[in-house]
Amino acid sequence: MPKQTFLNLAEEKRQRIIEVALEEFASHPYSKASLSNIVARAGIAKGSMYQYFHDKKDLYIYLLDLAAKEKLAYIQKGVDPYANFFTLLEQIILAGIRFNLENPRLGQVVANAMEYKGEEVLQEFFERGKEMSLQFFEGMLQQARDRGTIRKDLDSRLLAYVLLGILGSGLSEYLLDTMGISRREFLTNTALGEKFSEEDLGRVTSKVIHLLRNGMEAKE
Amino acid sequence: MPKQTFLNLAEEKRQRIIEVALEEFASHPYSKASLSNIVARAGIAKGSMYQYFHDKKDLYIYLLDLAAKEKLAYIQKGVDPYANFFTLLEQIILAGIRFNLENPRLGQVVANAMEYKGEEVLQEFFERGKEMSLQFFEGMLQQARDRGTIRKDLDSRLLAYVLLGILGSGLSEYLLDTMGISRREFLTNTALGEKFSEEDLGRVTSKVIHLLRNGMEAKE
DNA sequence: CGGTCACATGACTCCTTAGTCACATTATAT
DNA sequence: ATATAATGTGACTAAGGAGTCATGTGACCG
Repeated sequence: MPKQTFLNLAEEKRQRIIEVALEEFASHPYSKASLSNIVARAGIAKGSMYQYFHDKKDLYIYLLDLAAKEKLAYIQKGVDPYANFFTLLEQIILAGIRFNLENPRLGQVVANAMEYKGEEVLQEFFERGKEMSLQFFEGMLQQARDRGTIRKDLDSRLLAYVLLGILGSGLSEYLLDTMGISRREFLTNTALGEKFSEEDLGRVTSKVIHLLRNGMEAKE
Repeated sequence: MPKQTFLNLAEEKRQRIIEVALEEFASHPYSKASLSNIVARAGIAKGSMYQYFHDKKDLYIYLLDLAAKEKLAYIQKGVDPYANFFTLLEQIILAGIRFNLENPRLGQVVANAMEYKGEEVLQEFFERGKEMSLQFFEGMLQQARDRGTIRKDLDSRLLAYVLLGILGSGLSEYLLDTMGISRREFLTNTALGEKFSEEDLGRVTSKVIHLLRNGMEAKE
């Protein structure tokens, strides 16, 4: 939790700090992200940072929490929770990648948290977040199974892992790849996400849904 | 490339260094992995390490290369390259997770390399490796498409990303999860992989194949 | 025995990091 | 105007990192 001081800050300043810090954590692994670097780029003193946050971990968790909440809100906004399973899943996937393209830093911070191994300080925290995502998908899958939308013999936990893997960053990576954009460019040049049209995203999403729905096998 | 000195080393000593270094790199992100730590645990002097390798990156790349080659060889050994697509894929998946369970450190080092973002020094190297894996799957997929095993309308590049995501570490994570083993335990206690029977692995693999083949949708 | 070469060593340099603290500045309230 | 509280500051500490180097050890060869 950030200290009260940070919350009292002028909107503009607070936002600047968040921006700069996000950029740092999006483009470096936690242990390599540098507070000295952040304060320099944000134009504030090192000591000030410690008036705002207890320590590096506190700052990071604040940002991660922020990013996760924004992404979640974004997805919920673009989704009809009463739609049938595949429609819902399609909307989730579409909103997920759109969010990542519109908010490269936020998206990257969340994606990193899902994948980073070996950051001992944060292990516990990451696991909680991952478990929450898994359970979300599991719930969705079980409901769809009860309703007969998907096959009964599917292992919903395993599927949740698969979905999370695809959603996590696989898809966004694929998209950047098709456009020949490196992640490095993507994080520094925020406007690059606009290269993707809504049709691009829709097409990719529907391919994924089609795959998940029908599988790969050619049926004669 | 390691220096000649390293290759001249007594087998036993060389192996010990490799073991210790692998453990360090498997359980810490590259930037946090510590040479001082490695040499201390391997019982050699810091200076000696620099008689063996040019620098940290050199050591890491040597290990990653080793791990990747071993995994590849392991998979090739357990696979019939003339089998049909789904059989081949099943064998690859099975061998892949078996390798990860039998060689936790090696498997983890490879998996980390696939996912780590923001390690600027290694970006280029990682991308080469990832691209190779993608192309391997793409080739496989295109061949299957030509033979009519899988549908023509599938995007093989996209599918390659999906497969890589599943293979990469998703499945091994799922397996550890089902047994309630944390990655941390798994990396320190090498024998833990034996908890999984060949049947466990076979069952999970066939579930994945079934999913990829037929999709999730309930067909009446 | 002496000399040469390969390998071993750990104290050392230099750098960067997270985090601190005594002090300066500004805002608020009386 | 004065007092009190809230913010801001950057030089500083301590710890740890990668990488170096002068010196030591031992093996082999003549």
